[in-house]
Amino acid sequence: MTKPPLPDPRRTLTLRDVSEASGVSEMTVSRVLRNRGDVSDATREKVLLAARALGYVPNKIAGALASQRVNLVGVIIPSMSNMVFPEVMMGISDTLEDTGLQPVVGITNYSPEREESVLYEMLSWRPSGLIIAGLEHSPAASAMLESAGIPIVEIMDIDGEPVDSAVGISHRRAGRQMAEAIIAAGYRRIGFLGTKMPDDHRARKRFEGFRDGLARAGLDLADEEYYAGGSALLKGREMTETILKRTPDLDFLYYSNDMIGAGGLLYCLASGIDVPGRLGLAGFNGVELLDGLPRKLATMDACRREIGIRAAEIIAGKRPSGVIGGEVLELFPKLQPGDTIRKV
Amino acid sequence: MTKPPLPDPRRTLTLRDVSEASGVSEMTVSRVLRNRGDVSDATREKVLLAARALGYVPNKIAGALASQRVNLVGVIIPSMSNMVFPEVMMGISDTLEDTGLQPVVGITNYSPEREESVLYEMLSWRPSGLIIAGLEHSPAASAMLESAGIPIVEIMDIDGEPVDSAVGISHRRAGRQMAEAIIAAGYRRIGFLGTKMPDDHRARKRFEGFRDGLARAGLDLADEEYYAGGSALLKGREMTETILKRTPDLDFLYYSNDMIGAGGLLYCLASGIDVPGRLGLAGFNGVELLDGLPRKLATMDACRREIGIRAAEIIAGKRPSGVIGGEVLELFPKLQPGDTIRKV
DNA sequence: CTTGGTGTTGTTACCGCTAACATAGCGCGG
DNA sequence: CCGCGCTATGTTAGCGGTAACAACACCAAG
Repeated sequence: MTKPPLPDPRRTLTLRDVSEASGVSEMTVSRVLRNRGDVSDATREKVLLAARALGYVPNKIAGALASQRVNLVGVIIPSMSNMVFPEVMMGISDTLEDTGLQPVVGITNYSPEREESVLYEMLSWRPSGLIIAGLEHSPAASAMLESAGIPIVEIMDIDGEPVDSAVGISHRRAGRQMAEAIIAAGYRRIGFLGTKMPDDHRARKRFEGFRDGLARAGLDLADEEYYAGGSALLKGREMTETILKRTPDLDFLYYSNDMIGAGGLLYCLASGIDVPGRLGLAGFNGVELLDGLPRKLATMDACRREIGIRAAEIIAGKRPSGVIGGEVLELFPKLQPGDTIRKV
Repeated sequence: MTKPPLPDPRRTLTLRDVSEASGVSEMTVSRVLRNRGDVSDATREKVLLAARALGYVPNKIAGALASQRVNLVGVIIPSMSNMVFPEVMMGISDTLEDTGLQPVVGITNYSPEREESVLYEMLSWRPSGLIIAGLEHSPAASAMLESAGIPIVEIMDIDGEPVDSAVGISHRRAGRQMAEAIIAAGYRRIGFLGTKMPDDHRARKRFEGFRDGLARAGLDLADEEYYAGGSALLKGREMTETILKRTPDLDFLYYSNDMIGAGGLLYCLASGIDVPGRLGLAGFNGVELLDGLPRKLATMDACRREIGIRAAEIIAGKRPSGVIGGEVLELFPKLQPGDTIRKV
């Protein structure tokens, strides 16, 4: 019998401990700690004092179970390794800051299987909302999303059919717009440099839009080069060298992201290639990180931060319109010509 | 009376639903879904079928409350905006992957108050372990950490007294080592460029170690320049220009991080300054991101990924030694001289 | 025909908290 | 002095699972 009277000092505290220490019922302690319901100032004071003295930390697990309310928002994104998703995250957490909601992140590494399992794991915590990158999901994942019974916001992309709400840009259009700008500037022998990632649907759509834009002007890609993994800046250098060696008469290089584009730009500058006269360059994303480059790379801002903000607003029920769900919010990236496309 | 017989079809499912659908008790369903205890193959099959057909997702909140076990690991870091913490995160999540443990991230923005509230929030979910950046915490935060009753790993830094375990490098020593290398290479008029962040204790310790290293050789900093916010690459350019204008005879610039160092390097190259002959440069972190620069910046690898891996191993109880807690694991960054320090 | 495993399934009592309702105390008008 | 309407506090009954133990077949050995 080591149990009965003296409570184990290292056992984690419960409401009952605070209740006993302050001489009121557990319910009253609960009310004080949540600022809910009427409690007299004297009691409140007493309870807070006791709670602080004991170092009591509420158990949200029990609270959530009892109240059927969880202040968690699931965020499922493919990666953290380039700056794009961290920036979305910052938009989300800044917006959620004053709502009492807390983001919980899951990373899929662009794998549909991992997406499925991360999603399952998340839903089992019964979050009060979910933000997930992309519109493409496995059938099982789609089924879970549909029957989750909570607000879902699919972000980054709007070229497709969302389960519930969506916030993003049209990557197809973005690719097409860039193609148009390049053609308008007089470039004709155009090369593409990108990643080998079959599951990066946004990059794929951008690429499709880009080719489509070229096709409308009767053009096609003159050459292509792909990579996977490694330091993007370095890969950009190497790929640029490779593609230019192979097809020396290229007069424009379109990169699937700014980081490899920056590598390419540095290579061209070091090799004394006339940019944008002899060769034009463009990337995608508008990463602020690169503002310090000797020359500003042409790019398109993907509205990352704003996507995060809007998505979080939808989850938090902060959208001005009284819309409940099924809202599709399209953002419009603007072309930033920088110094690497000829002025027309 | 809209309640009694027909169950609301949109209500979220519980064990009971699966139990009724498969004709066994809730307990047996629970056993099947967790692969625990003996269940006959026939029953298992039946239950899994029913669960899948219904699209049942277990409620971990209830499960955690009942079993007093939570498969969550809290991770508290100051920021996501440069690449250092994302890289630590990747080490953590890769290591946790096959342990059934799931990381939950909280961001403090280098604010002790936010750290305190994020920590409180995390602990209220009763995670089974906690990884937190730095050894410096507010008294309240320290108290929470000490009485949390779970394994705690403080990461990045080991210059101080950990609450429980710690994994990191000595930033003081790192700063000193860099100073020694610079002096050994014959530089004497040394400038420092860094951030204005009183709460970035690692940067501060590096700086102190650096000055200490200089002092031992009878030297002191010839000039200093600080910034806050903005694109690091760009700031690096600007600060470098400023400090060189103000103190033209500087022969070495030590940057508190690689990103501003890279900006400085690009500035020097563009201005035709002889690097490393007339002016030497060094940063800190060893960010792979920058491998594509025209010249390799001298730096010190902060072992970010490995810190994440080791910390996660401690939490997961995977450390080879049978140590239970209170382990301090020091990692040793190595100097990468690159191309921006004169060879001796 | 017991007895005693062995393997499978069910029962009961919580886990720590909160919603909803019950109750107690008190000032005040009639 | 009663009863009304307050406000401040307590009581009860779960939330949806799981630990621990009980119960039940079933069969081999004694």
